[in-house]
Amino acid sequence: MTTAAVDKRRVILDAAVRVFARQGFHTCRVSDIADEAGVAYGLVYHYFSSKEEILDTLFLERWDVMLAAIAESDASQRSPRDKLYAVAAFIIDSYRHDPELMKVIIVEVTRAANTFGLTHLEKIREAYAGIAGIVEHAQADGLFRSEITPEFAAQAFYGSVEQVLTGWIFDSVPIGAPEFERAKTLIVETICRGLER
Amino acid sequence: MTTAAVDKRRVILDAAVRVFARQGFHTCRVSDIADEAGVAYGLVYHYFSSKEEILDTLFLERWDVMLAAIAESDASQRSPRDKLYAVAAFIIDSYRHDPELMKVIIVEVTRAANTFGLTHLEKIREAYAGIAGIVEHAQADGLFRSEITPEFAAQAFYGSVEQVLTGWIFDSVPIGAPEFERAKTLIVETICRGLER
DNA sequence: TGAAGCTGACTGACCAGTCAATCGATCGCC
DNA sequence: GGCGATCGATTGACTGGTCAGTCAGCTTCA
Repeated sequence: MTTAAVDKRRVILDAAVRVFARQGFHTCRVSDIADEAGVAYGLVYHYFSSKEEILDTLFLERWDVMLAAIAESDASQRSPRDKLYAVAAFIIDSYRHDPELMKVIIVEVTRAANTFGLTHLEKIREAYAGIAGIVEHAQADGLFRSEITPEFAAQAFYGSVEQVLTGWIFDSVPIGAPEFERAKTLIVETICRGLER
Repeated sequence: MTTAAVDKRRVILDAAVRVFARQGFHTCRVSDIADEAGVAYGLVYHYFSSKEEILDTLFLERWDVMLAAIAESDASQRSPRDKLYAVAAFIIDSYRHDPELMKVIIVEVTRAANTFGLTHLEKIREAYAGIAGIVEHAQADGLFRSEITPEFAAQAFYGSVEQVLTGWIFDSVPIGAPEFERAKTLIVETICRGLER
């Protein structure tokens, strides 16, 4: 685990992102990942105990950062609208920075949470809960109306963001910086107008 | 193909819904479907050319009805809000009527459109286009503001609905009639307030 | 010299799809 | 009204291919 030498574990993880994004988790072979990483088949099992553990690792690495971002946003002194903007921006920038990883997380994990263990489900719920928290605080401050439950608002918000990402993922239309910024604004604008008093 | 005799093709399709919902498309075996249907293994291949064709059939059967419902709603003389309410109501009632089928469609098809052929992608896009059409007409009539593109609004709307269904699918909390009605109202209320002038 | 990093051939299980054979309903014909 | 021909429906054992995960051994470096 030297710093100078290439960290093969990392190389395998990065290769797995590309392979999962290209072929899908179920359809790809472990040997595809090894080939993509330029590494012997067995080495994959030196670092990971199963194909699924690779996916788990990729998901958790990113998701935990997102949970922290949501919590940090809620803890800040910004307006609810700005807080939600920060969350949308984080997710959209994650896609912008590494679309393949986000594709894998959305398509293979977030939307297939039943086939895997319940660990992921719990993590995913934490994200909803975090967003719901933002809404709840806004309601307590009288800034959002209270007809709509926080849980519900969180689902609508997260669902909108994920659906927009899904559109980009599947439509294969190249997206530039202005579209990303525009998307952040539009989502927050639409949902917040619906939630604000 | 008598009326009195059981239509085995239908029996197989219905069994497949249960098996796909329970075990997932990738994880289940064709023999599981045959067993669930109380039918010999080979009969599945008498009616369907592959496991995937069964899933395709289930998806298209339902999705085409939905596309018709969206088109019909847009063609009506109702207000944009009522049109969108009708769409949300259709989807939510579909879930209410047959949650297992909707689970399969959402989890295995809608959200995994990359692994399968592009046929499904096209069908799914048709639904967005239909919803976008409703928004577009509303904008043309000056009822919705035009800052938000119809395509974008459609994604936000559909994404919200699907996310709410996903919550029900995975949370395994029993849902009653009032919750279904409430969900329809809340989604439409949230999104339309964001879109209306 | 020894331990961690690394290799890739091998195996055991699994399963989609095939197929040859049987069943049974319907029909034409005497 | 009985008899066999025909053909779709139905059966389930079998095959061929695939692949996750194993393991025995080699390499490298401290």
